[in-house]
Amino acid sequence: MTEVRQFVFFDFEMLCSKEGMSYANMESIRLGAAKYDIDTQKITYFDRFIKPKQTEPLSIFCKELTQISDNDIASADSFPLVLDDFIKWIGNIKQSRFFSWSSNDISRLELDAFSHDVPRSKIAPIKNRYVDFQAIFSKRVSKTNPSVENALALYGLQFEGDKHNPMYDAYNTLRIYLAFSEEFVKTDLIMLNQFIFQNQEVTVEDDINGRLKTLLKEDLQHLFNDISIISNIRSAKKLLKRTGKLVKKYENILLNRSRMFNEEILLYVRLLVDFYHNLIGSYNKHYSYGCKIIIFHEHMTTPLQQITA
DNA sequence: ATGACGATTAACTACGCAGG
DNA sequence: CCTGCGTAGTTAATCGTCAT
Repeated sequence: MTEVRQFVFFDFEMLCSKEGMSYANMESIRLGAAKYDIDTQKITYFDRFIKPKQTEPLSIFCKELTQISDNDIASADSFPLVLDDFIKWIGNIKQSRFFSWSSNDISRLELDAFSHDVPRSKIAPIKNRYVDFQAIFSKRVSKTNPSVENALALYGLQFEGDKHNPMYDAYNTLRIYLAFSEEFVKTDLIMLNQFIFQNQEVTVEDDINGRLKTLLKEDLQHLFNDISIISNIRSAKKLLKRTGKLVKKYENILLNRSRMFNEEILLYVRLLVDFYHNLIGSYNKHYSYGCKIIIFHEHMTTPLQQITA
């Protein structure tokens, strides 16, 4: 495994219209990117218009949204040329990680490469090192998919540069990434407020571990309320679903990025996750045997139930 | 075996929020 | 403006049970 030395954030602007357009026809018209060197922390930029196959003038809607003119793309290079320049600009692909905000952009890259007969091997190295950072961010921090602007706002940051300019979109996505991966306490606080505390915002000054413990106890109590050691397979499935939701709610605590969670809370969440996995195993076993009744072993339930006691 | 009844599932709808 | 995706709430179809 080669070492990762740089992060490449990229974004496409594409054809679009007020009347709507099938995704296949939304050819890319501009590619922007921001490259972050991990060692030097230096950022370099890429911004190129792309001439689409389709020669119709841009829709008013598209011009207003992207601030791109017919002339910009008429005088631009075609997709394969821009892609080549992009790859040249990237430099060492094997030492790069690629990110975009939503999976839209990687699909676009693949689709346009395909329609221009660019060999799969050319974009494969990018795809293999690519992650949808919006998906990561919503799983680990914000719960729902926010816009770039709203994700920045969670960290108290503002969008810099022009919106719908893909170079700036990419740059601002990078800024989210840097905040996400450097500001551990903020990241965990946002996560707590998004996933767990919802309307009653929490700050570092609060007794977070104490409040977590209370909430976790409540949730577990609720979970076990109508569950007995022996129950039918249906209510077991319900339990499975509800437990899964609880796991999603609390699992990011285990990352303990900020180190703000104490051993007790970490243990509780670990027990919850363990219970969930045991539950899945037990459920599948019973289900495959065609059992109508499921019996939970004590070693499965007692550790968690002791918390609520 | 049949039909009534409640429970459970799926399918559909509506909404909000992303993307261009 | 449109599409896409995920969630939540509703409805409709299906299933299981039980009494007849």
